[in-house]
Amino acid sequence: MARRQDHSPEELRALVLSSVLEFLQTQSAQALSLRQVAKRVSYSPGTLINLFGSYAHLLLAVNACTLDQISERLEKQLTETADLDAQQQLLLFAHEYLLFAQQHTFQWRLLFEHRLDEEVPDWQQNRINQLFELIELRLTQLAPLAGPDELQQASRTIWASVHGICMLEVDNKVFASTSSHCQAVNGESMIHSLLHNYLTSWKTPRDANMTINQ
Amino acid sequence: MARRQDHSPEELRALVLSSVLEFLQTQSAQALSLRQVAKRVSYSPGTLINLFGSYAHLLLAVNACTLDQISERLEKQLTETADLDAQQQLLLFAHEYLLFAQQHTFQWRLLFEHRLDEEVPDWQQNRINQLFELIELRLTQLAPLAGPDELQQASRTIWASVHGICMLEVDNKVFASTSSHCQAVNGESMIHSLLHNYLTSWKTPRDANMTINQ
DNA sequence: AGCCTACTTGAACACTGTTCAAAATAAAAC
DNA sequence: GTTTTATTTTGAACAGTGTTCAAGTAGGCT
Repeated sequence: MARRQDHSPEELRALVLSSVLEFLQTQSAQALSLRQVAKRVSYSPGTLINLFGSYAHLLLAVNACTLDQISERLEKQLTETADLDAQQQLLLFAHEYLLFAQQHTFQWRLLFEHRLDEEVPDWQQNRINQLFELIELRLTQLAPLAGPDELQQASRTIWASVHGICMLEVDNKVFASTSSHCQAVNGESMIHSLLHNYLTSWKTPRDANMTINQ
Repeated sequence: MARRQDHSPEELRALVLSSVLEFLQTQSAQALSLRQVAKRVSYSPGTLINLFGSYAHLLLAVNACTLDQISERLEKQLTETADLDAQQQLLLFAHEYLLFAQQHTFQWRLLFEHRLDEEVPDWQQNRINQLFELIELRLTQLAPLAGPDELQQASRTIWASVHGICMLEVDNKVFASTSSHCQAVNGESMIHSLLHNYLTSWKTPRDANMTINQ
């Protein structure tokens, strides 16, 4: 058979990705399969395989899409709140990240649970580094005297913590008692608690004991 | 066929679990399968299914085992450092958790990636709550005037953050640049940074602005 | 028109978890 | 000691998975 005329390769690629994203709005990726995706877009499994390389790479393309969405939302969030001070910006930044995880839970989970045996692609590292730089920029405003090592340490620590809080919020598994018993402790309040307390201590004694805060 | 005489049900159960744990020391759970487990212990897949219910429940039993191991190590850690002050105890507590994640990466990952459609079993919630109480106990020593809501908020925030840091450390995927480029920022230093800065702010102004630190 | 290239497809393969009837043996009854 | 019973193990079968590949179809080119 020759190329079908209903979709060009680029169109098919976009069609597949949007179809998978739509599926992930209501169901977990574990419930999906290559054959199901093929059915949803009315193509054969083989066609999808030599378009993406493998089913694993198809899911990787979905993750690339997700990372783009997150990146876009976070950057947009920062430009919209450019008039606020750095700490409030970081708070809203983390809040936006939590919001995405809550609104696209299965899609967000796939981003972290699906891993290839190979190394991480470069474009993914670049996206991540880009986000870290956004954080470090605000941290510089908060503590102008901080060195590059301190900034990197703080940005990584903060974002790993925020990420952990989002996991706990999205995930009613391991810490299920938290979200069920006490409604007072939710993701939003934890992010607030984390950033307030961490930054309060981190930014203040900048010259007194720099070695401790590194 | 009647019951084989080489293993009683309990012995077979233990044999299966230890065999899976041994496998997870070197390979991911994604590379494992029911049929492979059956081969490793020289039983048929059907036998394992009517012993555990399903392959998913077999993995759940592995996770129960993992949670027990973590719980045991953390509690032992606390009793061995009972003479230290609360903050240093929390630091070593988190460090011990990171150590387990590093030493049993695939086993640790399985605990959080494998989820049944059903709700979380009670015994798992109880184990988790037990660990949270250990944290809250130390936080009480750090800030005797803190209320129960503040303690719960702080313990959840701290542990979610520590967990996130461990994920980032174990996981060379999303934040791969961190562990590759700068060796200075590792899991241990992040845990130190997190606990030092968070607790410094959290414990000090207990009566001045309690509403903020909730 | 004929050729060629590129793409699509369904069949086939090796695997997966799960079910279940049949076989096999330990335990119980005589 | 023999027979019956009951239980447990098993392998075959089933529906599903990702992947490969020869066969076949259609469009563009000469």
